Amino acid sequence: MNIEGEIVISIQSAIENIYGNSNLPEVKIEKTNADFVGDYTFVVFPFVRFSKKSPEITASEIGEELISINAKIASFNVVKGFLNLSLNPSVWSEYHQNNWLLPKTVLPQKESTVMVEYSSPNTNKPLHLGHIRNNLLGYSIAQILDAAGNNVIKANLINDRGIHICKSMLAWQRFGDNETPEIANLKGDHLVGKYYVVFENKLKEQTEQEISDAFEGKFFAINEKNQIKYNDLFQKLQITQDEKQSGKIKDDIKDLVRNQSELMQSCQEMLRKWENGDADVLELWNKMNNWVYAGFENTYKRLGVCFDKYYYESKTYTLGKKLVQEGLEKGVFYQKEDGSIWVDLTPNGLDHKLLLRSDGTSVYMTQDMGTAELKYSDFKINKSIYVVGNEQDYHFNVLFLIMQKLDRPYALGMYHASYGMVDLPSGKMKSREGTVVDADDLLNEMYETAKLKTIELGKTEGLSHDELDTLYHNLSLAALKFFILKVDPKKRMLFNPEDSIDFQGDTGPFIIYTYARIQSILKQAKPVDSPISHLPLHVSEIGVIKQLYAYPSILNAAADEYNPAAICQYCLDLAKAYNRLYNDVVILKEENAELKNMRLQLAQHTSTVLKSALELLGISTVDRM
RNA sequence: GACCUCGUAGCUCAGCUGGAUAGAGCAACUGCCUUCUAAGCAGUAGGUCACAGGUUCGAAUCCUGUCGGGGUCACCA
Repeated sequence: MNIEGEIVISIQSAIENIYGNSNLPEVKIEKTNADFVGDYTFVVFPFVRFSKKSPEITASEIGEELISINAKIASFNVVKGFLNLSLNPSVWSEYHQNNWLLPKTVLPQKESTVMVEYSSPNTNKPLHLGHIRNNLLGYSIAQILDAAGNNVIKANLINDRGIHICKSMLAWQRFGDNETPEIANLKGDHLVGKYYVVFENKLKEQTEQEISDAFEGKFFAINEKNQIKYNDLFQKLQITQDEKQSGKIKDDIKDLVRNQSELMQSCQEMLRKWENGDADVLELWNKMNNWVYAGFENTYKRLGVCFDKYYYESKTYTLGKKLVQEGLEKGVFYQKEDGSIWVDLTPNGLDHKLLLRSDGTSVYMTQDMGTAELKYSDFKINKSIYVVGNEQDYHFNVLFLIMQKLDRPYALGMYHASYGMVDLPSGKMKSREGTVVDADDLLNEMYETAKLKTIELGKTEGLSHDELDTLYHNLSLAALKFFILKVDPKKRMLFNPEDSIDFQGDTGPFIIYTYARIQSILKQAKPVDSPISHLPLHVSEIGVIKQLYAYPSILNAAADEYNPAAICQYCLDLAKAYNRLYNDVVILKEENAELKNMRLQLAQHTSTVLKSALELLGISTVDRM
């Protein structure tokens, strides 16, 4: 039983003892605000109807009773209806002395297997800042769930097929002149990305005239269907007054022109060949994808993320058809005259959703249904977490509902860890406008910044080349990771590449600096185990112990909410508390041996908890900086 | 148009299962290195929690509406 639970029970008994009511609303306590004296606060307003007295008197009466029934509660004060309780300081010193030697905080193991799917890149372009947020969140959520006692499987579902891959392939085939990553001296993912851009540029070049003609009414369709579609769109374009709507129609016309261009037609043809298993196309596809994978692995390694299981869409994209069939037989789906299969989700406040095309091929949803089933049959997972951007909120709502309709045993364990987009000062990142922040570039810049800042401070004497490299690496990643993870995943966030990321204040470097300071002390003296003593504690020592005490419950909450930001906030609170202590008391020069040892224990204790909290964020510490 | 989401200090963000005088960091200003790492500590200044109603003993937090930003409504993924 933790302290909070014990106090809550005491409060319940106190109220029963005094007022004789046993049917009480839930008793809740919270930490006392810094401006008031006390450790925990009980708000009595909801309970005055039992005492039938003023809030002040009620609070005082409960306070008196608490002191007599619970020895851990030393004193209390009442402000309006707030009963502030102060614990006997020995509660804190005992907690610390019982726990300082524990190597790591891990919550009790559960019988629960959780898959966390994250990253899930397309193989036609290198990773960018948006992927970085995804990777950091995914990895951290997996770490947190693991520390909270789950058996965790980290999975990556790679989108390795489709029209976008064919664009890169076609461009390389036509304009690539057999260029390889070695020849170009480029990471494989960047080389493939380069040809994706080449494709888009060529396509633009070749269709520019036709598009502007089409806006003027001149359009020559390659088939009747397109002509009808165009005529319809053009008519609408001429009628509409709304600028936004006309922009939309123009985009549709643009797509129509682009799609019937020679380049796009060839691309479609290539995709058909790929689906039919054409040997040459497959060979090219394999070659270019392998370049990309090598590039991705490199970036993953630098970011410090990894996976236990890879899924590939080329292997899963036809899955799910059986499930659609099953749903049709069960009557939860329906078939239209053209043969396409749909689900009606209007009873759930959603729409009708296509599950299988009229030609019998899969769509995104079909695939995801199949992959969900596959994940379950592979690992018998209890929970399946999808770390995917919030632009897909609707998709996952639908997917989860469908799996429920199919009575899948795992359906209720599916969860979309939805996160917000990363914005630049100029707005959203757009690859077409070249405003994308490349992941590798960003990591390089961060490394250089870390190096620069370190050299400015001039504390690197005696460090070897390798040690410096590790320092810059860990420091730059601490800065980047903390910056990204400290904001609530659900919210969109702003990243300003110009004024880069801070190394001072509420940052990753601040936290690993605190850790390094502690290491510096522990290098000079080691704490020893000792019988529980009741030395008087300094306020800032109590402050640190309270933070240490809070860790397991913070970890639990972070796991429940899939929220690394809660761990970030905790790391800050703990680091701040320790830095304050560092300024307030001496440690190595403390003359009282018992006190000195207790402070060394506290240094050790803080350092262990800080390190294990940072591990949950994927942040590595340094012993010197 | 429908649905979802966000709006807190000049900037970036906490706080949101209702509780006290709304908190950090950055930027600005003031102190603290002959003492364990000043990437630190202490302090000053900065707010109509978008706006308007409502529920409540009590609302940044819950409900409704308005305004503003973003997203989604494909036989794309």
